[in-house]
Amino acid sequence: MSQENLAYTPSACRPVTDVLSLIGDKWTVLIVMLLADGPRRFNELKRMVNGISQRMLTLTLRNLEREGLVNRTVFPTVPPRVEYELTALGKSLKAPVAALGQWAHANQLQMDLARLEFDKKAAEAA
Amino acid sequence: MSQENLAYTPSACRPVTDVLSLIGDKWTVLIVMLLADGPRRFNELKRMVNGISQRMLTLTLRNLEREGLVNRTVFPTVPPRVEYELTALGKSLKAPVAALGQWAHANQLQMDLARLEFDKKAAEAA
DNA sequence: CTGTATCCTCTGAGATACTG
DNA sequence: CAGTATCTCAGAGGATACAG
Repeated sequence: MSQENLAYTPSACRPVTDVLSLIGDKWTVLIVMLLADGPRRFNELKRMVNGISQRMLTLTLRNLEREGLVNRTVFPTVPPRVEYELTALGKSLKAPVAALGQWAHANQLQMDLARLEFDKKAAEAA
Repeated sequence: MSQENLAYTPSACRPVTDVLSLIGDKWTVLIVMLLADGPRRFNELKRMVNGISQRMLTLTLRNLEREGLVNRTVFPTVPPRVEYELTALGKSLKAPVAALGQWAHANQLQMDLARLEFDKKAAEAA
């Protein structure tokens, strides 16, 4: 990416902003990481992600499918069976997300301490 | 925000969601990238980020400061002058974010096409 | 089992006005 | 200049019920 100041206005930074608004929601990254191990069925995912509502799982999956990150396969059996799996594009997202994960893991403690310190000072000021 | 309610949280995944809830908002990444070049004053940032409100810039900067990614320095002059700059921790975030940015840039077209295709089929079905 | 359809709540975020 | 204080609104996300 360019280092020029003007390059980072919202319009010029649209790709990054777009991607962040895609994966920056509450569940998307979690689903992508779960699918990284292989195809999963709808309720299988629902059980794995404790706390997600049926609605949000559907919406998250639909959105990923829409962006071409996930393939949805319906098996016309009774009862119906639907499998979700990452596309090649979806799999390629694993690397940068993992990089972010490593950063997060490595610096979590520092951020926790900074937050405690900040809140402590804020409390003292009040 | 914490994700303590997750039943299944692979080690590579939990920190990511945490960090995404930090940087996944509308302006944070933009500000971090702007500060990557060096310290900036409040209104300087405001001018650079076209479209941000005073309130959101304040909130974004406060949050970054709270997490230890940004240092805030007040110069007791008249008129007041406040400079923001990345901490070492903040600077270390540049690399993984840039990785994500490169991925976004590299795959934007694919995602656009996938979206068009998806919407086209949805329209046909309706 | 895999979804849709509603309804409802709460938060993110813009606009505006005021202050040291 | 660098913020705070309110007000407001749209949309994200949860709960629940229904459907193929």
